[in-house]
Amino acid sequence: MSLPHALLGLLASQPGTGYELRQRFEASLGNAWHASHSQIYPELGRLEDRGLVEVIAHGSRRSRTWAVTADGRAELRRWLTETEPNRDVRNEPLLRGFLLFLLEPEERTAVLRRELAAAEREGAALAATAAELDGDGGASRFRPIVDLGLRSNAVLQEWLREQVGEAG
Amino acid sequence: MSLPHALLGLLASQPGTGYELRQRFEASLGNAWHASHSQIYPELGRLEDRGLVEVIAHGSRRSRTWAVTADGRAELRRWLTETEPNRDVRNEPLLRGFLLFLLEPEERTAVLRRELAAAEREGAALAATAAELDGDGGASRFRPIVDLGLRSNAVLQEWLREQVGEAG
DNA sequence: GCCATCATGTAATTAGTTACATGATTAG
DNA sequence: CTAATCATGTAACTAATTACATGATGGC
Repeated sequence: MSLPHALLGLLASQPGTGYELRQRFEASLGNAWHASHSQIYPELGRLEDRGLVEVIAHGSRRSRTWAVTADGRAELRRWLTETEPNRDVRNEPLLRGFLLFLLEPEERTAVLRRELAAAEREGAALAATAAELDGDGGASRFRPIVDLGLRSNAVLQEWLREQVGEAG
Repeated sequence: MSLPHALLGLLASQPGTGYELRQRFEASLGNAWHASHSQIYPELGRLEDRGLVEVIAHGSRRSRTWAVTADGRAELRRWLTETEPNRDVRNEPLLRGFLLFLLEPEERTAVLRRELAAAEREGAALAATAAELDGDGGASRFRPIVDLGLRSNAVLQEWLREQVGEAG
Protein backbone atom coordinates (compact mmCIF):
# COMPACT_ATOMS: atom_id res chain seq x y z
CA MET A 1 0.00 0.00 0.00
CA SER A 2 1.64 3.19 -1.22
CA LEU A 3 -1.00 5.70 -0.21
CA PRO A 4 0.47 6.71 3.17
CA HIS A 5 3.90 7.25 1.62
CA ALA A 6 2.44 9.11 -1.34
CA LEU A 7 0.75 11.49 1.13
CA LEU A 8 3.91 11.86 3.23
CA GLY A 9 5.82 12.62 0.05
CA LEU A 10 3.36 15.26 -1.14
CA LEU A 11 3.46 16.92 2.29
CA ALA A 12 7.26 16.70 2.43
CA SER A 13 7.34 18.64 -0.80
CA GLN A 14 4.86 21.24 0.49
CA PRO A 15 2.33 21.30 3.36
CA GLY A 16 -1.33 21.46 2.37
CA THR A 17 -4.94 20.57 3.13
CA GLY A 18 -6.54 17.25 2.26
CA TYR A 19 -8.39 19.00 -0.51
CA GLU A 20 -5.14 20.32 -1.99
CA LEU A 21 -3.48 16.90 -1.75
CA ARG A 22 -6.34 15.53 -3.83
CA GLN A 23 -5.59 18.11 -6.53
CA ARG A 24 -1.86 17.50 -6.41
CA PHE A 25 -2.41 13.82 -7.12
CA GLU A 26 -3.87 14.88 -10.46
CA ALA A 27 -1.46 17.70 -11.19
CA SER A 28 1.92 16.20 -10.40
CA LEU A 29 1.56 12.53 -9.44
CA GLY A 30 -1.08 11.64 -12.01
CA ASN A 31 1.04 9.10 -13.89
CA ALA A 32 2.19 7.39 -10.73
CA TRP A 33 -0.58 7.32 -8.13
CA HIS A 34 -3.94 8.83 -7.32
CA ALA A 35 -6.51 8.86 -4.53
CA SER A 36 -9.93 10.28 -3.87
CA HIS A 37 -10.82 12.46 -0.89
CA SER A 38 -12.63 9.57 0.79
CA GLN A 39 -9.31 7.77 1.00
CA ILE A 40 -7.18 10.81 1.85
CA TYR A 41 -9.01 12.17 4.90
CA PRO A 42 -9.10 8.93 6.92
CA GLU A 43 -5.47 8.19 5.96
CA LEU A 44 -4.33 11.62 7.23
CA GLY A 45 -6.01 10.74 10.53
CA ARG A 46 -4.14 7.44 10.72
CA LEU A 47 -0.83 9.14 9.87
CA GLU A 48 -1.51 11.67 12.63
CA ASP A 49 -2.15 8.82 15.09
CA ARG A 50 1.25 7.41 14.13
CA GLY A 51 2.89 10.81 14.63
CA LEU A 52 4.00 11.09 11.00
CA VAL A 53 1.99 14.20 10.11
CA GLU A 54 0.60 17.11 12.10
CA VAL A 55 -1.77 20.04 11.64
CA ILE A 56 0.26 23.23 11.36
CA ALA A 57 -2.54 25.70 10.58
CA HIS A 58 -6.29 26.12 10.64
CA GLY A 59 -7.76 28.11 7.75
CA SER A 60 -11.11 29.24 6.51
CA ARG A 61 -13.94 26.75 5.80
CA ARG A 62 -12.63 24.74 8.79
CA SER A 63 -9.71 23.61 6.65
CA ARG A 64 -6.55 22.21 8.21
CA THR A 65 -3.08 22.45 6.75
CA TRP A 66 -1.01 19.34 7.29
CA ALA A 67 2.76 18.94 7.37
CA VAL A 68 5.05 15.96 7.71
CA THR A 69 6.86 15.56 11.06
CA ALA A 70 10.50 14.60 11.62
CA ASP A 71 9.30 11.02 12.23
CA GLY A 72 7.35 11.20 8.99
CA ARG A 73 10.45 12.20 7.04
CA ALA A 74 12.42 9.40 8.65
CA GLU A 75 9.70 6.91 7.71
CA LEU A 76 9.74 8.18 4.12
CA ARG A 77 13.52 7.77 3.85
CA ARG A 78 13.30 4.31 5.37
CA TRP A 79 10.63 3.30 2.88
CA LEU A 80 12.58 4.64 -0.08
CA THR A 81 15.92 3.13 0.85
CA GLU A 82 15.10 -0.08 2.73
CA THR A 83 11.99 -1.51 1.06
CA GLU A 84 11.70 -3.07 -2.38
CA PRO A 85 9.24 -1.33 -4.70
CA ASN A 86 6.08 -3.20 -5.58
CA ARG A 87 6.51 -3.49 -9.37
CA ASP A 88 2.94 -4.68 -10.06
CA VAL A 89 1.98 -1.78 -12.28
CA ARG A 90 -1.65 -1.23 -13.28
CA ASN A 91 -2.01 0.55 -16.57
CA GLU A 92 -5.29 0.03 -18.39
CA PRO A 93 -4.41 2.01 -21.55
CA LEU A 94 -1.35 -0.22 -21.98
CA LEU A 95 -3.44 -3.36 -21.37
CA ARG A 96 -5.66 -2.17 -24.21
CA GLY A 97 -2.58 -1.81 -26.39
CA PHE A 98 -1.95 -5.54 -26.03
CA LEU A 99 -5.45 -6.29 -27.30
CA LEU A 100 -5.50 -4.05 -30.37
CA PHE A 101 -4.78 -7.01 -32.64
CA LEU A 102 -8.39 -8.11 -32.00
CA LEU A 103 -9.78 -5.12 -33.89
CA GLU A 104 -10.32 -4.55 -37.60
CA PRO A 105 -7.85 -2.04 -39.07
CA GLU A 106 -10.35 0.85 -39.17
CA GLU A 107 -11.47 0.28 -35.58
CA ARG A 108 -7.85 -0.02 -34.48
CA THR A 109 -6.93 3.25 -36.16
CA ALA A 110 -9.81 5.02 -34.42
CA VAL A 111 -8.70 3.73 -31.02
CA LEU A 112 -5.07 4.63 -31.70
CA ARG A 113 -6.08 8.17 -32.69
CA ARG A 114 -7.97 8.57 -29.44
CA GLU A 115 -4.88 7.46 -27.52
CA LEU A 116 -2.70 9.81 -29.55
CA ALA A 117 -5.00 12.71 -28.65
CA ALA A 118 -4.76 11.73 -24.96
CA ALA A 119 -0.96 11.46 -25.20
CA GLU A 120 -0.78 14.89 -26.81
CA ARG A 121 -2.85 16.44 -24.01
CA GLU A 122 -0.62 14.72 -21.46
CA GLY A 123 2.51 15.90 -23.27
CA ALA A 124 1.24 19.48 -23.34
CA ALA A 125 0.48 19.34 -19.61
CA LEU A 126 3.97 18.00 -18.89
CA ALA A 127 5.59 20.68 -21.05
CA ALA A 128 3.60 23.35 -19.18
CA THR A 129 4.74 21.93 -15.84
CA ALA A 130 8.36 21.86 -17.05
CA ALA A 131 8.15 25.46 -18.29
CA GLU A 132 6.67 26.55 -14.97
CA LEU A 133 9.45 24.82 -13.03
CA ASP A 134 12.12 26.34 -15.30
CA GLY A 135 10.54 29.79 -14.93
CA ASP A 136 10.58 29.67 -11.11
CA GLY A 137 14.29 30.41 -10.96
CA GLY A 138 15.16 26.96 -12.33
CA ALA A 139 16.52 23.83 -10.65
CA SER A 140 13.32 22.44 -9.16
CA ARG A 141 13.66 19.12 -7.37
CA PHE A 142 10.92 17.73 -9.60
CA ARG A 143 12.58 18.77 -12.85
CA PRO A 144 14.38 15.43 -13.45
CA ILE A 145 11.29 13.25 -12.99
CA VAL A 146 9.19 15.59 -15.11
CA ASP A 147 11.84 15.19 -17.78
CA LEU A 148 11.47 11.40 -17.61
CA GLY A 149 7.74 11.91 -18.13
CA LEU A 150 8.38 14.11 -21.16
CA ARG A 151 10.72 11.57 -22.75
CA SER A 152 8.37 8.65 -22.12
CA ASN A 153 5.52 10.65 -23.56
CA ALA A 154 7.58 11.44 -26.68
CA VAL A 155 8.29 7.74 -27.22
CA LEU A 156 4.61 6.92 -26.80
CA GLN A 157 3.50 9.62 -29.25
CA GLU A 158 6.04 8.44 -31.81
CA TRP A 159 4.86 4.83 -31.47
CA LEU A 160 1.20 5.83 -31.76
CA ARG A 161 1.89 7.86 -34.92
CA GLU A 162 3.70 4.90 -36.48
CA GLN A 163 0.82 2.58 -35.62
CA VAL A 164 -1.79 4.99 -36.97
CA GLY A 165 0.23 5.44 -40.15
CA GLU A 166 0.68 1.72 -40.73
CA ALA A 167 -2.91 0.84 -39.91
CA GLY A 168 -4.68 3.66 -41.78
CA MET B 1 -12.36 -3.06 -13.33
CA SER B 2 -10.15 -4.39 -16.12
CA LEU B 3 -9.69 -7.95 -14.88
CA PRO B 4 -12.52 -9.59 -16.87
CA HIS B 5 -11.35 -7.92 -20.08
CA ALA B 6 -7.72 -8.77 -19.37
CA LEU B 7 -8.75 -12.44 -19.04
CA LEU B 8 -10.91 -12.31 -22.17
CA GLY B 9 -7.96 -10.77 -24.01
CA LEU B 10 -5.50 -13.41 -22.86
CA LEU B 11 -7.93 -16.16 -23.88
CA ALA B 12 -8.63 -14.46 -27.22
CA SER B 13 -4.92 -14.60 -27.91
CA GLN B 14 -4.69 -18.27 -26.89
CA PRO B 15 -6.95 -20.59 -24.84
CA GLY B 16 -5.51 -21.80 -21.55
CA THR B 17 -6.09 -22.93 -17.97
CA GLY B 18 -6.47 -20.55 -15.03
CA TYR B 19 -2.99 -21.53 -13.96
CA GLU B 20 -1.55 -20.62 -17.35
CA LEU B 21 -3.38 -17.30 -17.36
CA ARG B 22 -1.69 -16.49 -14.06
CA GLN B 23 1.71 -17.09 -15.67
CA ARG B 24 0.87 -15.10 -18.77
CA PHE B 25 0.06 -12.09 -16.62
CA GLU B 26 3.70 -12.12 -15.53
CA ALA B 27 5.24 -13.06 -18.85
CA SER B 28 3.45 -10.80 -21.31
CA LEU B 29 1.13 -8.42 -19.48
CA GLY B 30 3.41 -7.70 -16.55
CA ASN B 31 3.79 -3.99 -17.23
CA ALA B 32 0.09 -3.48 -17.75
CA TRP B 33 -1.92 -5.68 -15.41
CA HIS B 34 -1.60 -8.66 -13.09
CA ALA B 35 -3.79 -10.92 -10.99
CA SER B 36 -3.34 -13.77 -8.54
CA HIS B 37 -5.02 -17.15 -8.92
CA SER B 38 -7.49 -16.34 -6.14
CA GLN B 39 -8.86 -13.58 -8.35
CA ILE B 40 -8.65 -15.49 -11.65
CA TYR B 41 -10.59 -18.67 -10.80
CA PRO B 42 -13.74 -16.95 -9.46
CA GLU B 43 -13.65 -14.43 -12.32
CA LEU B 44 -13.54 -17.24 -14.92
CA GLY B 45 -16.66 -18.64 -13.26
CA ARG B 46 -18.43 -15.29 -13.53
CA LEU B 47 -17.40 -14.91 -17.18
CA GLU B 48 -18.79 -18.39 -17.84
CA ASP B 49 -22.09 -17.40 -16.20
CA ARG B 50 -22.25 -14.46 -18.58
CA GLY B 51 -21.52 -16.73 -21.57
CA LEU B 52 -18.27 -14.93 -22.43
CA VAL B 53 -15.91 -17.90 -21.91
CA GLU B 54 -16.34 -21.67 -22.06
CA VAL B 55 -14.41 -24.81 -21.16
CA ILE B 56 -13.10 -26.41 -24.36
CA ALA B 57 -11.02 -29.23 -22.86
CA HIS B 58 -10.40 -31.17 -19.67
CA GLY B 59 -6.78 -32.11 -19.05
CA SER B 60 -4.69 -33.88 -16.47
CA ARG B 61 -4.70 -32.80 -12.81
CA ARG B 62 -8.41 -31.92 -13.28
CA SER B 63 -7.36 -28.87 -15.26
CA ARG B 64 -9.77 -27.08 -17.57
CA THR B 65 -8.82 -25.20 -20.71
CA TRP B 66 -10.88 -22.08 -21.25
CA ALA B 67 -11.59 -20.21 -24.48
CA VAL B 68 -13.44 -17.01 -25.26
CA THR B 69 -16.86 -17.37 -26.95
CA ALA B 70 -18.22 -15.31 -29.84
CA ASP B 71 -20.10 -13.19 -27.27
CA GLY B 72 -16.84 -12.79 -25.37
CA ARG B 73 -15.05 -11.47 -28.46
CA ALA B 74 -17.92 -9.09 -29.15
CA GLU B 75 -17.73 -7.81 -25.55
CA LEU B 76 -13.98 -7.29 -25.89
CA ARG B 77 -14.38 -5.28 -29.11
CA ARG B 78 -17.15 -3.22 -27.53
CA TRP B 79 -14.96 -2.49 -24.53
CA LEU B 80 -11.97 -1.50 -26.66
CA THR B 81 -13.86 0.72 -29.09
CA GLU B 82 -16.77 2.16 -27.10
CA THR B 83 -15.46 2.73 -23.60
CA GLU B 84 -12.93 5.31 -22.42
CA PRO B 85 -9.83 3.88 -20.79
CA ASN B 86 -9.40 4.44 -17.08
CA ARG B 87 -6.18 6.46 -17.06
CA ASP B 88 -5.60 6.24 -13.30
CA VAL B 89 -2.27 4.44 -13.52
CA ARG B 90 -0.70 2.91 -10.40
CA ASN B 91 3.07 2.75 -10.61
CA GLU B 92 4.92 2.60 -7.32
CA PRO B 93 8.48 2.74 -8.75
CA LEU B 94 7.55 5.98 -10.53
CA LEU B 95 5.97 7.37 -7.35
CA ARG B 96 9.30 6.72 -5.65
CA GLY B 97 11.02 8.62 -8.44
CA PHE B 98 9.07 11.72 -7.45
CA LEU B 99 10.35 11.45 -3.90
CA LEU B 100 14.05 10.94 -4.58
CA PHE B 101 14.79 14.58 -3.81
CA LEU B 102 14.21 13.72 -0.14
CA LEU B 103 17.34 11.55 -0.02
CA GLU B 104 20.96 12.44 0.49
CA PRO B 105 23.04 12.06 -2.71
CA GLU B 106 24.63 8.73 -1.65
CA GLU B 107 21.29 7.21 -0.66
CA ARG B 108 19.73 8.48 -3.89
CA THR B 109 22.48 6.92 -5.97
CA ALA B 110 22.01 3.56 -4.26
CA VAL B 111 18.25 3.62 -4.94
CA LEU B 112 18.81 4.67 -8.55
CA ARG B 113 21.29 1.83 -9.07
CA ARG B 114 18.75 -0.67 -7.76
CA GLU B 115 16.18 0.70 -10.21
CA LEU B 116 18.71 0.54 -13.03
CA ALA B 117 19.37 -3.12 -12.27
CA ALA B 118 15.61 -3.80 -12.31
CA ALA B 119 15.25 -1.91 -15.60
CA GLU B 120 18.09 -3.92 -17.12
CA ARG B 121 16.46 -7.20 -16.11
CA GLU B 122 13.17 -5.99 -17.55
CA GLY B 123 14.89 -4.87 -20.76
CA ALA B 124 16.59 -8.25 -21.15
CA ALA B 125 13.26 -10.05 -20.67
CA LEU B 126 11.62 -7.83 -23.27
CA ALA B 127 14.48 -8.41 -25.72
CA ALA B 128 14.14 -12.17 -25.22
CA THR B 129 10.40 -11.97 -25.87
CA ALA B 130 11.01 -9.92 -29.00
CA ALA B 131 13.63 -12.38 -30.28
CA GLU B 132 11.26 -15.28 -29.64
CA LEU B 133 8.45 -13.55 -31.53
CA ASP B 134 10.78 -12.71 -34.43
CA GLY B 135 12.06 -16.26 -34.52
CA ASP B 136 8.58 -17.81 -34.74
CA GLY B 137 8.25 -16.95 -38.42
CA GLY B 138 7.99 -13.26 -37.61
CA ALA B 139 5.03 -10.84 -37.64
CA SER B 140 3.49 -11.68 -34.27
CA ARG B 141 0.46 -9.63 -33.32
CA PHE B 142 2.23 -8.68 -30.08
CA ARG B 143 5.41 -7.47 -31.78
CA PRO B 144 4.34 -3.79 -31.96
CA ILE B 145 3.40 -3.50 -28.28
CA VAL B 146 6.57 -5.36 -27.22
CA ASP B 147 8.49 -2.81 -29.26
CA LEU B 148 6.81 0.01 -27.32
CA GLY B 149 7.96 -1.70 -24.14
CA LEU B 150 11.52 -1.92 -25.44
CA ARG B 151 11.61 1.75 -26.37
CA SER B 152 10.12 2.86 -23.05
CA ASN B 153 12.62 0.70 -21.22
CA ALA B 154 15.50 2.23 -23.20
CA VAL B 155 14.36 5.75 -22.24
CA LEU B 156 14.11 4.70 -18.59
CA GLN B 157 17.57 3.12 -18.55
CA GLU B 158 19.09 6.21 -20.18
CA TRP B 159 17.43 8.48 -17.62
CA LEU B 160 18.57 6.30 -14.71
CA ARG B 161 22.17 6.30 -15.97
CA GLU B 162 22.13 10.08 -16.24
CA GLN B 163 20.75 10.39 -12.71
CA VAL B 164 23.30 7.95 -11.30
CA GLY B 165 26.07 9.76 -13.11
CA GLU B 166 25.04 13.18 -11.87
CA ALA B 167 24.46 12.06 -8.30
CA GLY B 168 27.56 9.97 -7.82
C1' DG C 1 -29.19 36.24 -1.63
C1' DC C 2 -27.41 32.53 -4.27
C1' DC C 3 -24.26 29.78 -6.88
C1' DA C 4 -19.73 27.82 -7.54
C1' DT C 5 -16.15 26.06 -5.31
C1' DC C 6 -13.70 24.92 -1.17
C1' DA C 7 -13.54 21.58 2.37
C1' DT C 8 -14.47 17.54 5.07
C1' DG C 9 -16.50 13.49 6.41
C1' DT C 10 -18.98 8.49 6.56
C1' DA C 11 -21.38 4.28 4.51
C1' DA C 12 -21.86 0.76 1.30
C1' DT C 13 -19.90 -1.76 -2.12
C1' DT C 14 -16.42 -3.76 -5.06
C1' DA C 15 -11.64 -5.05 -6.09
C1' DG C 16 -7.50 -7.05 -4.71
C1' DT C 17 -4.13 -9.46 -1.46
C1' DT C 18 -2.69 -12.86 1.74
C1' DA C 19 -3.40 -16.93 4.03
C1' DC C 20 -5.25 -21.40 4.29
C1' DA C 21 -6.23 -25.80 2.08
C1' DT C 22 -6.10 -29.82 -0.93
C1' DG C 23 -5.17 -33.03 -4.52
C1' DA C 24 -2.86 -34.79 -9.15
C1' DT C 25 1.05 -35.74 -12.00
C1' DT C 26 5.66 -36.11 -13.51
C1' DA C 27 10.62 -36.27 -13.29
C1' DG C 28 14.36 -38.07 -10.95
C1' DC D 1 8.92 -43.04 -3.49
C1' DT D 2 9.18 -38.43 -2.96
C1' DA D 3 9.84 -33.71 -4.02
C1' DA D 4 8.70 -30.14 -7.27
C1' DT D 5 5.41 -28.28 -9.86
C1' DC D 6 0.83 -28.22 -11.77
C1' DA D 7 -3.79 -27.06 -10.69
C1' DT D 8 -7.78 -25.37 -8.27
C1' DG D 9 -10.41 -23.55 -4.76
C1' DT D 10 -12.22 -20.66 -0.36
C1' DA D 11 -11.78 -17.41 3.72
C1' DA D 12 -10.28 -13.43 5.91
C1' DC D 13 -8.69 -9.17 5.41
C1' DT D 14 -7.21 -4.72 3.35
C1' DA D 15 -7.51 -1.21 -0.25
C1' DA D 16 -10.13 1.51 -3.28
C1' DT D 17 -14.38 3.31 -5.46
C1' DT D 18 -18.89 5.20 -5.46
C1' DA D 19 -22.55 7.13 -3.22
C1' DC D 20 -24.42 9.83 0.33
C1' DA D 21 -24.11 13.95 3.24
C1' DT D 22 -23.08 18.48 5.13
C1' DG D 23 -21.40 22.97 5.86
C1' DA D 24 -18.36 27.40 4.92
C1' DT D 25 -16.92 31.17 2.12
C1' DG D 26 -16.20 34.35 -1.58
C1' DG D 27 -17.61 36.47 -5.78
C1' DC D 28 -21.37 38.40 -8.26
